[in-house]
Amino acid sequence: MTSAAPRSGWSEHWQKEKAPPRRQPLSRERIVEAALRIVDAEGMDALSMRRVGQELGTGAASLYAHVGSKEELVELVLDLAYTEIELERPDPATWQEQVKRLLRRSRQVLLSHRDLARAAVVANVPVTPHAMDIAEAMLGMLRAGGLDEQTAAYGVDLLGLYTTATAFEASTRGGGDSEEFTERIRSYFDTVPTDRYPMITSMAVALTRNVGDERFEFGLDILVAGLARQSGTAG
Amino acid sequence: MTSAAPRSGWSEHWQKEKAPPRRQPLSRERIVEAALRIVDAEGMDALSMRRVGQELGTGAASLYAHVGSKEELVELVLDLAYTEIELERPDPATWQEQVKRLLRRSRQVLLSHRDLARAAVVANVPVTPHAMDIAEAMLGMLRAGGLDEQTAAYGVDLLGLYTTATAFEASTRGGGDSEEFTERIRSYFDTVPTDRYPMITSMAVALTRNVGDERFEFGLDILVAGLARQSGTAG
DNA sequence: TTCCTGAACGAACAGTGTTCTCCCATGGAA
DNA sequence: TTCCATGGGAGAACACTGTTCGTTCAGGAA
Repeated sequence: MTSAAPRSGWSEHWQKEKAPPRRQPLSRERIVEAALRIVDAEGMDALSMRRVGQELGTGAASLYAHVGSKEELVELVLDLAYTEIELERPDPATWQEQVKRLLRRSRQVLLSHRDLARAAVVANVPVTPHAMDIAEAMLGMLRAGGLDEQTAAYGVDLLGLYTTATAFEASTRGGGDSEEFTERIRSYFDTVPTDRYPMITSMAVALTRNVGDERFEFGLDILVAGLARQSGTAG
Repeated sequence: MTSAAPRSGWSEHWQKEKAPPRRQPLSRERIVEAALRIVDAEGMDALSMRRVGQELGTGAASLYAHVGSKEELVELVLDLAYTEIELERPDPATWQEQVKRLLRRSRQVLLSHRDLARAAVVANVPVTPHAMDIAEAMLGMLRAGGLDEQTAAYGVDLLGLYTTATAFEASTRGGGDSEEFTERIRSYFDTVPTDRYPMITSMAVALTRNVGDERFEFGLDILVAGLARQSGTAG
């Protein structure tokens, strides 16, 4: 069992068959990247510890040296995605548009990673670094807009909740702007008794309308305007 | 193997040991009630098909004769809970307070069943009868308030999303008004670098303040007022 | 060169939802 | 009364899940 012996041709062959394709050593970063790759390609349901291990040419147990639990891994994946959100420094003159831009971008990033928004719904309190960066920026903007501490605190929570929840909602509706989901709901509403549900049946078209991000913008306007009114900044 | 033989004392005893405590036959209703009982006592994580079977003195497989899948069962459980929400007929004069009452009550019912709100977050489109009753009532109130079809449609979605998402959020924070969660977050924020997160660290108190339903009311006011403004009904 | 720490990892555990398949009691027909 | 078909009840099994245990083994320190 010397160190020279395993370097022979025979040993190289043997070693190649015994533990073959592990080029780089395992690391927290590589694990999180692999996990995000799986979410992108196959969705959150496919994200299992075994699947991540497989992606890295190893087993599930090996991951636990770098990651405490699956819950932690999912949080780290979400934080990695948040990296893609670029932040601007708060500007009192345009804070409302800044806030909207930030939330639109957050939604966009979440939706670009399949149903990753599901993770964001669970992780409602920002504890990972980039999630906290976003909260920090948002708080700055709200304070720049003249909101007092408590209103800004409630506001950042409210806006984050709205964004993640609508992104989750959208991601369950078949990914993109698929009309397949809309059509299924609409045809279901057609089978519903008109006398018991006169509103729903008569408004079926308005209820199932789902044109891109119009719905998101609708709520965004109400929320930002409502927050602005709290500080007397509203026009 | 006649029908008389098994009625002897011996057979009765034997039968009692072989298939003992199944008094009533299994039914959809009994299954859903048992499931809600489990959620109340042990939470959504404890709700498994085997656990429901056990609650009824049988196995998991027997449930599938009455319920298509676990997903459907969860939806039925949620619908059963919605039964507890009493609905008023829309009144144009007080529609804003009506809407708020309805949403407060919805939140209250969700929170009274542990973390049942988790199910409500997933089931964002009302398809079960009582969920549709609620949506119907809400639409009536919004229309009574003078909102046009599209605004009312977006509004009912927005308000439902807000209520279920905040209820879910609250249910993850340790059930009741437990200060244990608040304290954990607050002490975590104390360990965070002040230079990178000046806002978060300086506003830690405001951010972690969680006094009962104050937070919920804050968002509720903004949303209802924002919707009212869309119809020119705002005061 | 020896020792030792810690990563890697196969196997196993206790679960999960769901399906297959058989058993058998019940109800209607003969 | 006898027969048979229908369908609910359930045990076993399948393919998974997250996590832990005990072992192995490679690389750096002494």
